[in-house]
Amino acid sequence: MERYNFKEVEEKWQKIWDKNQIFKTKIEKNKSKFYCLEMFPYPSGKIHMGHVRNYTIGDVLSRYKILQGFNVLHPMGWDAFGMPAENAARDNKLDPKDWTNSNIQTMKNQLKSLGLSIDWDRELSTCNEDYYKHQQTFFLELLEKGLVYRKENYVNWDPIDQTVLANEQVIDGRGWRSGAIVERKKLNQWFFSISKFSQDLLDGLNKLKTWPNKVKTMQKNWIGKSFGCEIDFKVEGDLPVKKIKCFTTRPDTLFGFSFLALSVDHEVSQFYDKNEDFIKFKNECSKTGTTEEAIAVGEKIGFKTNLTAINPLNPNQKVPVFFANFVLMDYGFGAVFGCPAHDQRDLDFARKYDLKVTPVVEPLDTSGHEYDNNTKQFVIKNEAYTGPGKIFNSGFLNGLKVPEESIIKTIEYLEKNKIGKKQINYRLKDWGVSRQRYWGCPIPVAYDSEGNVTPIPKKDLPVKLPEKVNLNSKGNPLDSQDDWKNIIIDGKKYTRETDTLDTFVCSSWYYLRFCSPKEEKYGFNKEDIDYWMPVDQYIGGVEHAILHLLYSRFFVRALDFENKNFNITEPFKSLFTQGMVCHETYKDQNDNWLSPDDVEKIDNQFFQKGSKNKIVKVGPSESMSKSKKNVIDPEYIIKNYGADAVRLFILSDSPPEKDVQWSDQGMASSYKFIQKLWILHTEVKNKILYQKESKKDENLDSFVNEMISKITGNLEKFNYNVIIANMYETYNFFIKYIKDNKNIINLKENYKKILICFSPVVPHFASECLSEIKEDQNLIWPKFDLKLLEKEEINFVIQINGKKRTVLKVRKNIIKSEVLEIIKKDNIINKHLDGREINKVIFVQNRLMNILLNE
RNA sequence: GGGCGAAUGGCGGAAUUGGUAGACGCGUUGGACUCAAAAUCCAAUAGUAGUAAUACUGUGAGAGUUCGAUUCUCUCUUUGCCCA
Repeated sequence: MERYNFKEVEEKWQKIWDKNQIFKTKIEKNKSKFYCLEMFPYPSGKIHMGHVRNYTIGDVLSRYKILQGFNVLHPMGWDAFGMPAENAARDNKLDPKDWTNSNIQTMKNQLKSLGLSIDWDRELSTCNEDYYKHQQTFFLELLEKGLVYRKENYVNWDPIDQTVLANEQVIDGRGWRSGAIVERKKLNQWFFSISKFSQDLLDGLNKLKTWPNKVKTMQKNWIGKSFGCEIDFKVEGDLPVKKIKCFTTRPDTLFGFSFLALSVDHEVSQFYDKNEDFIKFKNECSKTGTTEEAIAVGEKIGFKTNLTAINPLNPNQKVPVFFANFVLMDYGFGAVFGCPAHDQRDLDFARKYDLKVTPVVEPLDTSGHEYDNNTKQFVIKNEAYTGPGKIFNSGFLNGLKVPEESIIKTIEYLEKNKIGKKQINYRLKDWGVSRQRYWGCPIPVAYDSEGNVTPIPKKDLPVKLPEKVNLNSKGNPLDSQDDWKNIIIDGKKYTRETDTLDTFVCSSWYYLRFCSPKEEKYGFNKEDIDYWMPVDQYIGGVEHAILHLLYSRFFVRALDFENKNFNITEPFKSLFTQGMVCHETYKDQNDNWLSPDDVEKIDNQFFQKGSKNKIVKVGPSESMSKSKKNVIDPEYIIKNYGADAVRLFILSDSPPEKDVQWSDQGMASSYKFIQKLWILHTEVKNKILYQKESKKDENLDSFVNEMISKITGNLEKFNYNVIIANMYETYNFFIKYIKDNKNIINLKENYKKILICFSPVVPHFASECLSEIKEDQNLIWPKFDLKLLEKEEINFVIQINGKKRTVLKVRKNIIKSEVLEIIKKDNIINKHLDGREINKVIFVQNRLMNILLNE
């Protein structure tokens, strides 16, 4: 028998799909649309298994929706700007553009070899001028709307590389490349006013019924709405400062007030800008990173001012005012009041500077807490108490329940006495989009000699990136491009902005561009957007749960702001986050990582290839990464096993939302399964084409009907691993069936249905088989008959005292008395009844009967 | 430290509304084919006892609700992710 030649078949069908433009999409108003989008890849060089998984999941869904008669949009593009290109180009003396484009070419071919149902006519690349020129237009529009602004802000500064680092490039407080201790430095940067939409972005989450709750919770926490109040503290001292405004979520702990802490950038700092000790202190603060974590973990240090603050609830209480490194200007008003008894950070600070610690919240449950031996009062030792309880030590607040009652009552009091007022605060900060990099979208503004901002006129867009720049210069290469930087607008000299946009900006609207990829006048046109948007199913990694998705949700709102572009508010109707692809990790005796290619398994022991004395240390399975060398190259796998087999395997072993373990054996068995399917196919085909038909078999109808219902249900629920199990079940049924049954009328029609059900997973194989039985035209997803799902004969369980004792084969809808008749003659049941009295009988129709005996 | 999730054979994992736990695959064992091996095919495979029929135990641990709990509730353990 002829073996299945996956190489020939897969190439053949990929060519046919390409040539006939099967997946090319147009607006068809009479059809329902389905926009299926996977997160587009960064063109890093080659595709990895994570891509294979992501795009296979999306492809299965797209192909299923096509067969269901939807007009499916399934595009692909490239998130092509970003640092790796700049670094790779610098290291290899290449142009980032060439490097990127050559990677795109490679990866596109690799994706094509997977047989994806992509409309490649809509391909886009964010580093192309015809993409980023629209982005520049958006930037200017947002600038006009007041949603873009410039301000000074702290960045992570690498003093050796003279460059700004992203948070993830700071590892243990040091630059990832240079190893230099990272500093906080102030730079003028561009910001998108995402915080203006905080409440709307929060409210919008409620509409996203088919997003994972996990992601919604993460976004909610990220936006971080908190309810508190602002309080004016009167201050005394030799400075012209009379009051300081603070934000707090715990006004109820005001009686535990022990100090006031200010950010070093607080306006009070102006009175200290000539004080050498303060300058030293400020420098010290700049050595802590900018992340919340760095601030939380780092040592808390302070600088005492000459001011004292007065407790608004207790004018007799006066406490010192400090500058402190853990207070940021971004939060509240850059000033917080310290209550060390009930905030760990404040407690650390108070212990260090020997400040008073007065507990004002008493836990309800006394166990596990410390009490003063003499006064029997609750005391704080080394741990702040942040739990619930009741207020004490607090005058008129005493006895209030924490937190429900105490916060509200305190705010009421403060408002009544005009000391403070209720305020809602969001953790979400404005989105800093400036990057001091070459390989990104240029920000379309310029500065005059006084530093005033002028937008580049829209007719002069795009602002193109200069070519052939020197990437070895320190800092941003664009800074040293004088011929590019200096321009003349309307006869006046200007200097261009040399920062480029964060690549998250590029990925915040690419899903809109896919709707109108060729539109020249604007980033998209209304007719296309109205038809295609929102994305019906978005699929990607959970690592983008916060930033990318939040930025995209913001971008739609920002573009819609004032000039109502959209009929939608949310870009992604449904979201699916797939798990990662993992593999065991290997190390040699010197703790160097080893690739799976360099390891072989002999008698359950791992050795370095070709040497039986070099034992390999096997580590835990972790997500595939180049640094740990535990990667499997998809190209190699596709070449050896074929695209269908890879698609089958990558879906088979785990539910798509969970991590999947790469397994060579699993991969091989998927390959074998396709070979077995082919053998089955040959036999079925011969029966269909060459044998005389005789009778119809209802058992076959019934099996196939049930299988269609199972597969359809599992597709709808993203239970793709169960679909693979369903395919194996189908195979097991058919291989037996074909041996036992010679001539059946309804074989062809049932087999065709099954092949269509298989086709989203193994499209090349299914297409080939369908064409062999001459059934490859006008395919539609098979329907199943609910009535046929109900079987005439059912399994009926008999339990005694809740334990299964026997299973009866009986006709459907049998009634209680009939079952009781039958089991009278049942040996096993009689043995267990043993003449004992029946107390009660529970009868569940078509399922079971539970007989309860008297003890 | 806080929030959210998870825990089922040797392994990955199935299991409408609470109603036959372990589908399907991998691995393992035995057998067929072969001079032999690979490949392929057939059979067995949660544990314990038994030749077997069958019985008892069993979904991280402990309790609870129920005729009946992998599924619902509470407590605990371990673990993952996110935030700090």
